[in-house]
Amino acid sequence: MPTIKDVAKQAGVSVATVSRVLNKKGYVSKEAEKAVSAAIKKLDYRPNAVARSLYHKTSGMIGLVLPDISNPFFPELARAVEDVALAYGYTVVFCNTDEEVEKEQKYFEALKQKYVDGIILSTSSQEQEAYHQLDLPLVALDRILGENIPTVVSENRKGAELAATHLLDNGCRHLAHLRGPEGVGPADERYEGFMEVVRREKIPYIIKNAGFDMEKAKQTTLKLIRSNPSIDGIFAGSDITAAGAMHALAILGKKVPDDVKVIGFDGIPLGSMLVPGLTTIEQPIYKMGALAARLLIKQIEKNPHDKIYHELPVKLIVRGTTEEVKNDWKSDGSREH
Amino acid sequence: MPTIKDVAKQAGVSVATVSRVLNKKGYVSKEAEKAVSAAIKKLDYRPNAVARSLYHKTSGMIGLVLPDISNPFFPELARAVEDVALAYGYTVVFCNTDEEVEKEQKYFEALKQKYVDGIILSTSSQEQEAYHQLDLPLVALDRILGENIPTVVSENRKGAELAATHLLDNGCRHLAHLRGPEGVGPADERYEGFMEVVRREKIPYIIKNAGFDMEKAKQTTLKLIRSNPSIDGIFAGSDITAAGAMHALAILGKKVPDDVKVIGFDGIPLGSMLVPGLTTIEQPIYKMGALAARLLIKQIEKNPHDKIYHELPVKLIVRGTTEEVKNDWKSDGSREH
DNA sequence: TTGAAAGCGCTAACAC
DNA sequence: GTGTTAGCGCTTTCAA
Repeated sequence: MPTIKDVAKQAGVSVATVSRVLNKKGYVSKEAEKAVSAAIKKLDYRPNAVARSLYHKTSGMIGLVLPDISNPFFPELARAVEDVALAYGYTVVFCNTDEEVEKEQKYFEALKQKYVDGIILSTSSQEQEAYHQLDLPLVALDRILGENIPTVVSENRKGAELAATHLLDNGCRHLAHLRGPEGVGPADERYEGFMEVVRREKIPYIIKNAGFDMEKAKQTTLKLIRSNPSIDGIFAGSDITAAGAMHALAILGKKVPDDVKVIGFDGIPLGSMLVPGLTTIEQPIYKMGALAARLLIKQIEKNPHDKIYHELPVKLIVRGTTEEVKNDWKSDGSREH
Repeated sequence: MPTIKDVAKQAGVSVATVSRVLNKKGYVSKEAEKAVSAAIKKLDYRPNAVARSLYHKTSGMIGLVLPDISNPFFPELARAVEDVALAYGYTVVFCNTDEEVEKEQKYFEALKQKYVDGIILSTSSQEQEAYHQLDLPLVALDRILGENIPTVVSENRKGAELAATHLLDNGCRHLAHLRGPEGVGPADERYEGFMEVVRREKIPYIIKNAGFDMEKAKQTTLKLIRSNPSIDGIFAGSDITAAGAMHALAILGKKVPDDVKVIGFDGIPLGSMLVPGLTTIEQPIYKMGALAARLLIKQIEKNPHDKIYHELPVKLIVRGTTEEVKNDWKSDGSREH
């Protein structure tokens, strides 16, 4: 690979001049510029990003730290981050932590040593303190890490209220909530939203912990329905656990939505693939990722942004698990409310 | 952040000595070593990865180039790559190309300029030539890029034969194949495997192009079954398109598996979430990713590896879409054959 | 056993 | 307008 020196020699100028035309900075005569451009083209020269990094202490890379890309909520988020990053000329380093402090810490080290320009965090295994100490531009995505860290989340609580209300509106009189892991922000908020509604409406309810895991949700639902056969509406904390519940209901011979209605949360593609289609609270996943990336890049490039807390709207998507869908008038069989 | 100079000063030695203890290379007296270690600890010093890169022309990063992480086949693959990379001290740069040559090219540039040590490629939008020119350690994953590029794929052809045979074994007499995009290696091979069986067995069949897209598969299946109501077995080119087919069948009032049996390909988690569970040909996705990463790292570290073509075994997973599953004797309702 | 110094490729004062 | 040169932080000859 040719270096800036080669280009300078080829063009008959100094490296400084080459650098100037490369960065469009400082005075360069038309002729010099032409000579340099020609040399660059002739040698097929590209500036060495590492050398630039060393000088500028920036790398054009951002870290994306999330629990596990295999969890279907994250691919779309990751994709959004990457799209925006690419558009702004950044590159994404991809870090799965499984919510393990150790891995997270290891990655933070590695990322800092590589001069990443900032980090998007969808995990929260550590104390707020640890993130502040990073001393890097940060954005919290789908998690709340602390007061002064820019944050992108969706309306988890309101979504849960919508979900519970939707079940009631459709005639359910005995609800269950398969809640996500305790201590994980969105799961807790969904739980609270659900509680708000059942308490206000004085509806009998049961809460079961199902994590965000399909198999666990299935087993939990089997037990739940066997011991509480009168349950006629299930609000699952995620679309994955909703799928688990549906499996359990199928095994028990319960018809969905006739005997039991099911609603999920997230709006991942899975929901539309299930038969019947899964009614769910849709988060604007792509938008969340894209916004997080934009906020991070603004921070990196020192364009101050006004708001630091961004809560994006959720939307009830009605499909077959809560309502008989008679005809196929919209291609994916879903409706927005 | 402290630099090696700070450490040297603190320890009362030269930077060369610090470097020696850092890299455990060359002679260092016990005392010097002790002083340096103490200084490192005291200053909480970590070597600057960028400066090292500049000197060594390596970065400890590998590029992972794939079409779209939103496609559910890729998250697990990506996860595997990342796990192995992390274990060997590498970091993964994450690149979605949508199979667009332009994006691919842009990423190649960026990756080279950053001194990435190698690339794992799950796309193939360009001529073989382009990949050779990269002049970087390369591994092709789920694609075949050329003779002398180490490759990890699964038994696509054999899997397709298994799938078609399974349908016939279960009494199907009129098959359809929803094939994946033409020109995409695995899709073509699955098509060929299917053809092999239907020709050999002289079974009536129909081929329809459904891409790897659920909605398209659904529409295609609607038309397909309406004009060919005698079809009683569908081999979808992927689990996603199988889900689309199941939707279409539900709309048409066809019972699965009684009226029509369905089998997919890939073995992504979706299959076990559908009701009934989706019979499929399972690829060892995680293993494929992990092997690809190991092969790449071996190449990078100049440990020659013997075989360059690796075809991993597929496995028929029987679930509810081809066989009435009466009881729930295995927790996910699946069986391996 | 250790240190001085050159150099990895690039940028930006500073001088001319 | 342009070139010389001193770094950015690290590694590694080469001398001592």
